[in-house]
Amino acid sequence: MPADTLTNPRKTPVQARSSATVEAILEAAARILESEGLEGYTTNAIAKRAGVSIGSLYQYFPNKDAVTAALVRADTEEMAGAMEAVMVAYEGRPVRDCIGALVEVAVCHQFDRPMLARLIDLEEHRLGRDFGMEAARERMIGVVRRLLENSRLDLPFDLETVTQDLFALSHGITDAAGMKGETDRAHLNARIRHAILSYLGVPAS
Amino acid sequence: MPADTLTNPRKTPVQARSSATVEAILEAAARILESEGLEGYTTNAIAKRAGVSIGSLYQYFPNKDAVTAALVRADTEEMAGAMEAVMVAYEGRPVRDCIGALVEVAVCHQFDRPMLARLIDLEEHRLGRDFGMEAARERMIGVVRRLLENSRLDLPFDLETVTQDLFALSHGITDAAGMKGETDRAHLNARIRHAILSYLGVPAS
DNA sequence: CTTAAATATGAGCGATAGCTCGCATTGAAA
DNA sequence: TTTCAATGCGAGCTATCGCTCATATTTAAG
Repeated sequence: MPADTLTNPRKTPVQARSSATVEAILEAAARILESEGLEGYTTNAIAKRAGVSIGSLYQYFPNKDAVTAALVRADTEEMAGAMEAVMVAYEGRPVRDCIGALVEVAVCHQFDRPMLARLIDLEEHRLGRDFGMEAARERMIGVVRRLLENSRLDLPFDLETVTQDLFALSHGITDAAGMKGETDRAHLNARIRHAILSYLGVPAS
Repeated sequence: MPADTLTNPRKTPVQARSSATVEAILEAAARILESEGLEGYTTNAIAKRAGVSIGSLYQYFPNKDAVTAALVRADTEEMAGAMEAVMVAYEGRPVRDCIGALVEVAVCHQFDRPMLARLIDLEEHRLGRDFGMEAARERMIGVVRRLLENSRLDLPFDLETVTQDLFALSHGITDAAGMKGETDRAHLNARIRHAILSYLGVPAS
């Protein structure tokens, strides 16, 4: 039995329609997690919502966890990409602004689909991080770490810890707000920006 | 059929041994969530680990969710009680110290059993909050709200929002630290205290 | 057109989950 | 001691889940 059952798909799509199938499966998986939670998250349900037969699902994913792992990877990579794009767009601008933009991206990613974000996070830990996940996560965290490194700020704790805490606290606040059903995204942005900037000791503008 | 299947136990314990049974069931449920996660969290497994038959379990809980709900209630009540005790012990002392003590209690509660805390939180949302849960939660949040009210601090947002954010950010940081396997509780305390105090704008001592 | 690989299908198998129910045991009131 | 409610028991029912496999359809190469 191969070691990583989560990365070796049974078959790799070569034609266009099969790539579409895989796409549809991941999209359906996300939508079910968001709307039904873990209860309704079954392979049969995923296949049905994707408009695909259960057999097709198992041609591209060796098991249910592999679907989830692929979903986690895709989600993290999307996030990492968005954050890297922000840093390119904000090249040379003050830390305050960069952080504001990053927070907006992060909130946007998590706030509209709180249940999905929460369950993805849960599953990520349950599965353990495979190479793809780890790499995407490192890309994402690396963005903030580099920002802090170049900022010449006097950090209250070591760089690695601070980076992790900033992710964790904004994740926590967004999660609570999302699950509580808040709708004012701008207000949420402001609060997280405040939490982060004050943690970092960046003086108010 | 009664409306709240989560609060009406099939039978209420009247003898001593049945109370012990209920206790054992809740304790076993917590231990399984902590060590096995949702995968191993089955009513049969709970009964087995509690040293009780499956039939006994269903004499006191109408269904699986009722067990989980009772566990959530007990957990929140324990937390609320601990925080109230802290505030009694710290009567009249400066806000800094009160917050430090509250953080210690909160971290202590969540840090050693990160998986349990995380899953309890998840289930709490899935079940919706029944009366018992809501009351316990209000007790817990009320402690911090009153502390902030009496502190005469100039809060960056309205009282309710700030209270919620403080819980959320410390929850997020503790969760991340716990799941990552950190062991230095004092360091974690320091970081959360820092995050909270700077969010509140309390000057460094 | 022929042909073989790629892709799609879904009935259904084995395993296991939540939960029931008939019966055994225990405890306390009389 | 008798008696009955309270408590405890666990084999097993039903439903559903993850997943397989035999078969059908589509696509692209020659």
